[in-house]
Amino acid sequence: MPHAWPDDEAEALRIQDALRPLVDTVGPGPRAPRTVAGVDVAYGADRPDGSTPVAAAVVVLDTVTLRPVATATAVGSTTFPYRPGLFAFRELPTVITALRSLHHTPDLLLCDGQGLAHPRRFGLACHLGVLTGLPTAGVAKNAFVGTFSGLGTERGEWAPLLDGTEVVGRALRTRSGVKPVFVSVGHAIDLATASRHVLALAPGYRLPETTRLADRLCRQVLRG
DNA sequence: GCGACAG
DNA sequence: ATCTTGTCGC
Repeated sequence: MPHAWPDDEAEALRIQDALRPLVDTVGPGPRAPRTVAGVDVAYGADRPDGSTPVAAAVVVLDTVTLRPVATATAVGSTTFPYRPGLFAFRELPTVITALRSLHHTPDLLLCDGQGLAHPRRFGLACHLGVLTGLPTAGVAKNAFVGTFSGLGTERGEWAPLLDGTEVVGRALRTRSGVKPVFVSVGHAIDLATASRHVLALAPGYRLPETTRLADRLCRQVLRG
């Protein structure tokens, strides 16, 4: 029942409304995860029939060595169009397929996109968390909702992402002098803990190693 | 009404 | 997301 994929926008909105109450925004989640997985999707050129080729990748990293210990991929196609706010319905079906073939359960899942920093507080990371039951967090390259101010320039500094008076996430500086990433809770973890893990996973580049490796892998799969 | 809008 | 090499700057 919960694993239904919508055919239209109205149905997608109803599914988000039904699943949103299932999100655990308290956590606290894994304090010292042994493994963290990155999830990403790549798209090919639209086909004549209107569908789009999709490749999903999951890369599990050892948090100490930051080296991959397991990977999983899946290929498929989407007919659901890209709509800000309904992003998950375009990506998750293929992601779920990839996760089913992953014979390793990571302590945390990091998604490319938002969690609670979403107009209806149910971004991609929340959706994936509810469907899998695993702790998840969103790491986005751009803010979707919310604003921040007074963010310091040094690595490790952060500012709350506010939507009105509500804290929906954090702008986190992973590299000094470089645009921050936007972290938000997905499921079964708290914001501070998620942010701490994201920073630790991004010792050298703006994006955490999890998403960098997942990004590289899904693009590679899309070709081969 | 107009523009903005995760990937 | 994707189309895409070299290049300007610290």
